[in-house]
Amino acid sequence: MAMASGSGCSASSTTCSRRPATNAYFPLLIPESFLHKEAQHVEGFAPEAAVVTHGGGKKLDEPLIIRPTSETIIYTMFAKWVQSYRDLPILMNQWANVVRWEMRTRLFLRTTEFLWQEGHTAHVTHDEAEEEARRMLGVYRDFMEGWIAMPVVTGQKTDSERFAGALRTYSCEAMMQDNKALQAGTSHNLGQNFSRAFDLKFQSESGSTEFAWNTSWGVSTRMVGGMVMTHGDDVGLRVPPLLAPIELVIVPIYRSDVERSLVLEAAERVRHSLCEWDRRESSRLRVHIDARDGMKPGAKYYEWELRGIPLRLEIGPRDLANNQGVLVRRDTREKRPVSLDVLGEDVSETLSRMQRDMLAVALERREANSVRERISYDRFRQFMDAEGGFVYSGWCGDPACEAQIEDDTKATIRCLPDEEFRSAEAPTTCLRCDRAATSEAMWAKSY
RNA sequence: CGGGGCGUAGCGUAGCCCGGUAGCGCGCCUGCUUCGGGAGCAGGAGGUCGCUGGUUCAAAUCCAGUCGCCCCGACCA
Repeated sequence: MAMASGSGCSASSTTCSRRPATNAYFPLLIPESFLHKEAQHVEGFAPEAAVVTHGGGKKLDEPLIIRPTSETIIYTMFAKWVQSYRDLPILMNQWANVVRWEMRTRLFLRTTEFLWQEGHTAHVTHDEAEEEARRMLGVYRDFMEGWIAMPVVTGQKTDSERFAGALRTYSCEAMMQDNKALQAGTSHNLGQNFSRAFDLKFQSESGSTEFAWNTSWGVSTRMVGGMVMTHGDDVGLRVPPLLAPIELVIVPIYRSDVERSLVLEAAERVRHSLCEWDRRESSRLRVHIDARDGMKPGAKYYEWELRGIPLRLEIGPRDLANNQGVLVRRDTREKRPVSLDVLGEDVSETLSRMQRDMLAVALERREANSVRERISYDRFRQFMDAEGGFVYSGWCGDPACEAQIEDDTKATIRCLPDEEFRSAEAPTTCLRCDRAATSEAMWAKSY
């Protein structure tokens, strides 16, 4: 999860010439008054704030909030650091634990404390901030699709789902195997809301005093839950190769002590040659030999499958006689004999193929459970009540209509999808009220 | 905060109605045989039955209180 440092170029980014974000760390405890400076922000986060009221055995003059997010403390500092347009843009990233006292928790998806990455930037113009917010959404998308093999729909949030204090919120929405949507990452154009609240001003090239334009963006350990619920099957986890701590596990098979030493010796040779194999720049294949004694090979197979390790190589006496092993893919459970001589290339290619296949399978499943044709409201209600999925339809833009649909079905507008996800023919009327559609919306039940 | 449910060995549980020797599976230890899809046999270790009080000759079991956890709803990355 190292994509936020800004060192890479997003496939969907518009520029690559920007400075990467600086990694930083800001305090956990935030004076309560900071939170109150931006009206929308405090309204959104006050109900879920964990508050420190006592310290050193005494009641504090001013309570401290355990950060639910760090806009307020970071922009307080930005305001001190920025005087001139020459100080901008300023781009910072931090990994931090945050606390949000939600009424209900859900393992990985909504925990009281969670680890995340949050980025905060300040810019000279609205357009530059907008570009940054969009660019980071693309970086997140690239990571989710390229690494987690979890396809996402990107788009803009409606007012009702917008981040507290933001001008616009964009999100990545993934479909889990129960057809519910998971908001896997967000990026916000904060406009000048926070810069006005925190007096984050600069002198422009022409000499005038201006408020800066901010963005913030984040992804969390929720992505771990996304990976589990995107790829897991009845056998256990399926971890995409790029994320797997072990890419290939060698399971030796033997009876006698003599066989054992022969097989383990061969396994070690294979491991050594695979670790020499340059698969990615400055990265080696991650190989483990499961030499545990007193555990039968079958038991080891089940265990590594449960843990989702992408590839297993079985090596036994019969294989050694032929200078081969049996390679098994976790995703398809396909088994085939492989020559031990040319293993590096084979394993490397197989892992790459698995990474692509896992994304393709997930994408296919998402599309198979998406409705893009015109749908009546009655049929929509049935659909959300039964199998569920993503429904693309017109929306009149009226929040009341959006709220009514949620009341009726529990489904919400996950986003107003970006162009590439929209229907070939733009919907003309609203899903519920038949008024003219002002935009296309993607509806789903969500976590 | 409402509505359900559950606390018994490291983990999962039976027993509770109908009070009387705490049992099973997994895991763990020792030995032998095994080992190409979750090993078999033999022996063994491990329990203040969440906690407090009450009823009783006797409480895991009945009663009261209390603490903790899980699920469903309202809130949300």
